[in-house]
Amino acid sequence: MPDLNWLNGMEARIPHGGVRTRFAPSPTGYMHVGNLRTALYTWLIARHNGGKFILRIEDTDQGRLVEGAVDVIYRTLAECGLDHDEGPDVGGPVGPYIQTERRGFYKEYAELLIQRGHAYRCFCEKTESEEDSGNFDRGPDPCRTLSREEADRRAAAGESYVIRQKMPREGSTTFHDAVYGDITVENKELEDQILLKSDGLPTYNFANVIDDHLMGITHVVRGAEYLSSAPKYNLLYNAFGWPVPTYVHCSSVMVTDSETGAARKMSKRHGDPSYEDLIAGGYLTPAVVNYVALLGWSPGGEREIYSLPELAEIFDLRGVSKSPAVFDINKLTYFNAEYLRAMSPEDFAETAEPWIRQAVKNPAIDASQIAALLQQRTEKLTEIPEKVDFFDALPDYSPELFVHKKSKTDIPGSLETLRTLLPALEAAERWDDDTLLKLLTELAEARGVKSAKIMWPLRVAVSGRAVTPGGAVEICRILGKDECLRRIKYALDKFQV
RNA sequence: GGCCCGUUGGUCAAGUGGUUAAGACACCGCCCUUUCACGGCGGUAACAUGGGUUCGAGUCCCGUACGGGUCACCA
Repeated sequence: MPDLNWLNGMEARIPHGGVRTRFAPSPTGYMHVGNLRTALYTWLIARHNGGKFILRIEDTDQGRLVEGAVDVIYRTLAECGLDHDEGPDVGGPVGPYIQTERRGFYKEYAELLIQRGHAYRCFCEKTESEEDSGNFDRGPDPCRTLSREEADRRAAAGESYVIRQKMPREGSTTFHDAVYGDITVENKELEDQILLKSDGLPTYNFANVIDDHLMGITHVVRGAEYLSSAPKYNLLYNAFGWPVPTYVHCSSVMVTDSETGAARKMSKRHGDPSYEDLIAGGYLTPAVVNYVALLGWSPGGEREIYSLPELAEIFDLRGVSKSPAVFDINKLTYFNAEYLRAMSPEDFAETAEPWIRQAVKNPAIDASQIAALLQQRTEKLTEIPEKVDFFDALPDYSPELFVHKKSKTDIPGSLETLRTLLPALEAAERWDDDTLLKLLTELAEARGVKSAKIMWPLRVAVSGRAVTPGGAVEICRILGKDECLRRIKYALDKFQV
């Protein structure tokens, strides 16, 4: 029998007054973009209202525990700046914050529900055929005909059982959602869902109601997949006589299937990107956060770039979209490029250096100088190594690279240019941009040609590439005089007819 | 299949009965230019559909189609 003193004690702990939201992931070891967005919106609601953001771990499925999964959650939230005020690691007034550590609580409340006639013990086992077919006609539940005394007797005898919620068979239930508005469902559509499993742990459907109430959660933010269960939660709140929190259901984040071209929900199984995948893929955390915020939510104006504090300032539930949004890696890439370009040169250099060093091992080459060339031309950090590897070693290249229509260059002409260039460069006393540019433009003037006709062959000779970050002058400067001359001589030796 | 939700360009989206239906990404073109970028300018492209209501409908109502969700001792 439920212990009234204990129940009252639990009620007494519940904070009242301010906004309290919670992110309640199950530890699967994977935070995909949809999860991240839910966490973000939840955090934004709390921060916008000066409220508390709580982390709760929903680990009631013993069969799906993943080693280290909670760490992924902590790390992702922390990196994204979604700090929590209460949680397993920092504690708080309504703990514990891990559901398996609260297992006794749920039992108590389930018993209370039985006592009030809103739930019942169920001893029936599913048959194998039922499990196989997956859809069987529920019909009137035989357990419901069990007398309470009989059920108590079998429970006392140690028979394993589950506790089910007793749904009304008539009438309808209406709930309100901040995004979707009022939704009404016929009660006869509602199943007598399991509240407490035979292992003594609650199902999500029960635990979320108990914990959200006991933790004083004011805004319940979750994915739209829970929309169809919401009437059952309302019935539960009502059965306990508890106030119903504000529901905020968020539509799914979709992704275009690379094979079928159709939109489908993001999933781990299909290898859709998790937060960590995106970071490993060369994306910046604030860019990801900014992009994800706008996936299914609009602040209304034309502006798109917002920092996390700015988002907290302006976040408004009214801008949350009802329809599923398709994750567009192209647009994320654009956001990333914007963030990269907006960095200070020093910050960018620091960020880019490890990526540059993946390709450029030569310590004589100054990575920060390369970074300066890269900043306006980089969309993702991952594309850096392939852009700068020529600084480390001249790649094999075809003399065809010397042919460029716009610069009006061809192979013999380019080699001729390099031949004249060589002694002029050898004679250079200084090796900086101004000197080099002056030298090259004067040479072009002396020969009566456009500077491009000089620049193109030189850049190809020192880089072995048709496309490079920066032009001939910058590349020569970074490479240094000796290496430049060496590469020019190499071109002359190799392609001389 | 039942129930619930949704539907503005390829994508994200503004729009709350009267607009030439914003803006962004992507794409295309031009300019700038020492290649490529950056930047600037311009362009292609949308209210799923049929009925209502209304002087007037992307905006309100109904049907249809399409899409999504859900129907577990998973969350």
